[in-house]
Amino acid sequence: MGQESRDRIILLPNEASGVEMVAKFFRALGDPTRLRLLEFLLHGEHTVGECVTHVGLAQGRVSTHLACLADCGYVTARRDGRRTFYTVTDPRVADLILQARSLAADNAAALAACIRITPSPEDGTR
Amino acid sequence: MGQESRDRIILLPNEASGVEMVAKFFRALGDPTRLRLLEFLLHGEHTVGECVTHVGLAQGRVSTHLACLADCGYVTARRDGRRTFYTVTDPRVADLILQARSLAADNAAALAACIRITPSPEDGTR
DNA sequence: AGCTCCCATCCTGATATCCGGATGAACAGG
DNA sequence: CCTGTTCATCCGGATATCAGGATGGGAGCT
Repeated sequence: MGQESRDRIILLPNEASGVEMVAKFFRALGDPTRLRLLEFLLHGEHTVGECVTHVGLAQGRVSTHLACLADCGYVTARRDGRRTFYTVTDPRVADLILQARSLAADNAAALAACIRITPSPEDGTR
Repeated sequence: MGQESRDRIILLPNEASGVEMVAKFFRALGDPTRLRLLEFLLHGEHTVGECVTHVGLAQGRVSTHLACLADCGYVTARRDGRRTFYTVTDPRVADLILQARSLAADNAAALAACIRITPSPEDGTR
């Protein structure tokens, strides 16, 4: 842990597990449904059912997404009777998303065109 | 487009394509290899070969990762003779990663344990 | 020209991840 | 106790994404 940090920019933890963790963190935010759920829950506490209505996916799927967000510590679950209320735990997530959004906006065109890693099946371009 | 924004917190673009874009943005950072490449390139310009040595993966794979990062606007390619130098375009990415890292660190244990969406094949826990 | 080096791209698996639908547990009311 | 409601979890099936290896082009060197 240390100060081998002369003029090196240290972005990531040295341990491989740390890099994995940060990547996992980003991947958790890399799904449109989870992003929308996060935004929705940032407005206040909501039940699973309300979330289902909001995102329009199958109840089971939404439940799993919420559980994932909860497991990762982004949201907190509160049980009340047969309902479960979810809410955002750490408001810093909002800042992060806003920052990412602004960055993404600047690269909008490029981002939309980036299919390097996910080539379309119709790639007859050759 | 509107000011339906009373006290609503607006995190994401209204258009579905916008949400998709932000998610894509996060997914681009959701791979350990790309994160390490990004950090590496933040230290200065490097050739593909140097990147290959640094991350220790197949040359073709690294080239594709770099091309993806370039397509998305995070890094810039500069050709010189037979070598191609890559460097980070927008330093704001560094801030974003640092912020994410700090957030992830706080949820380290939870993050490591989150396997909701990716259950391990050895999930005998039931 | 012939050869070697450096890269970018394509192909073929192996996983990871997402989705809808079915199932079962917990809880509130009649 | 029986029933409807609200969730959480499990089960295939469809894609997305990653990795290594092979291939081919362009650039320098002899």
